[in-house]
Amino acid sequence: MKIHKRQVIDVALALLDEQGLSELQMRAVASRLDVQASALYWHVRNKGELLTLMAAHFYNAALTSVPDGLAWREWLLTYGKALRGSLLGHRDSAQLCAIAKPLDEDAAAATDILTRPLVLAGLSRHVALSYQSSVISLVLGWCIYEQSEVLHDYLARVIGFDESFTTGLTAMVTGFP
Amino acid sequence: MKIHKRQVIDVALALLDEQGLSELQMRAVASRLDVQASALYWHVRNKGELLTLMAAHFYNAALTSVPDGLAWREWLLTYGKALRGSLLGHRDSAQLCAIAKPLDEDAAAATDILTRPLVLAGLSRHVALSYQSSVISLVLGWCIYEQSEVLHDYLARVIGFDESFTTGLTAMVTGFP
DNA sequence: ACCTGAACACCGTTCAAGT
DNA sequence: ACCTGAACACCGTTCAAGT
Repeated sequence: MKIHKRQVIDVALALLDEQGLSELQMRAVASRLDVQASALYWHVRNKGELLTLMAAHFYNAALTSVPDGLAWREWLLTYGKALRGSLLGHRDSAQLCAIAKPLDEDAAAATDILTRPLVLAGLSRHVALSYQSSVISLVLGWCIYEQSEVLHDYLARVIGFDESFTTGLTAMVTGFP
Repeated sequence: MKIHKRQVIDVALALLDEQGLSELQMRAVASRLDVQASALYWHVRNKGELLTLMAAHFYNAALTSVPDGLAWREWLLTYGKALRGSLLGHRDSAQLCAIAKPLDEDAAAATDILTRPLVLAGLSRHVALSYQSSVISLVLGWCIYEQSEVLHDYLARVIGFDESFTTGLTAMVTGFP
């Protein structure tokens, strides 16, 4: 039975949600596709590339969900919340993003797409990339803790995740010069 | 030859710096101590605990380096920079923190130590923990990207790491209500 | 108490061979 | 072009046995 690259990614994402990152094995992905593990290597260079593609999925989902035409502070707020939402939509996604190497496709092109809305809203490329980096970093770091099995329950009790995240993100974005 | 838990951690940290996280294997750590890999399991429950202890080392180094008596905004700024400095002092340290589970010692006690300086500076425990979480998240996320082999060179060219990080951290801390 | 030596289970990856 | 089947190297971990 023929399988496609897209299916490999989708099955891997489903497996991640159900079993977590530690149980995301090539054999497990293959088994869900009724295929041998070695078959995956026709579609994907190695496990690292699969993780990269999965991470790209999280980033893309956030980016495309933000509407056009926002002022840059609004855009950064909306994007930050969207990225957190995208990550929290899957299990262990932030850890995955932390260990996945970014796509080796031209980094310049990637950051170009990422900063375009901000540049259109009037920021210079340099400032846009700088602000964007801070927002993404905050979200990634935050979700790593929020998704941590050990910390989650305790932190959820003493701080409200939603409320505290919004406070931090808002502080940063309104604090930008 | 007898070895001690501290040596295991120190050797692991040295190995991390030289070879990176992917080459941090129990056998490699043991070999440096002229000991069999199985001997490590007398001192450490498993590799996960070793990673946890290494991560705790990074967090502790930052915390103890911040002087007493600062106003809370100053404290957060100093701590944020210190934590980034501590992480950048070792290779792949942010990735390590992202995958290491926190110490299973009482989470309440741990956050207590972390927020004490802020509480002494006049913040409520709730607000202190909330702000602290945002700062730590920003630093962790930031260092993950800064230490990424693939991204580092490109990002270093288009943004200044030091300058952009300071911008983001300062914006957040001054933006806190 | 602390370490050795050998073993086990598991996992990513390769590759010749099939269709 | 795309998959199978078998194999290999490697790694975390266990455990009886030593001292």
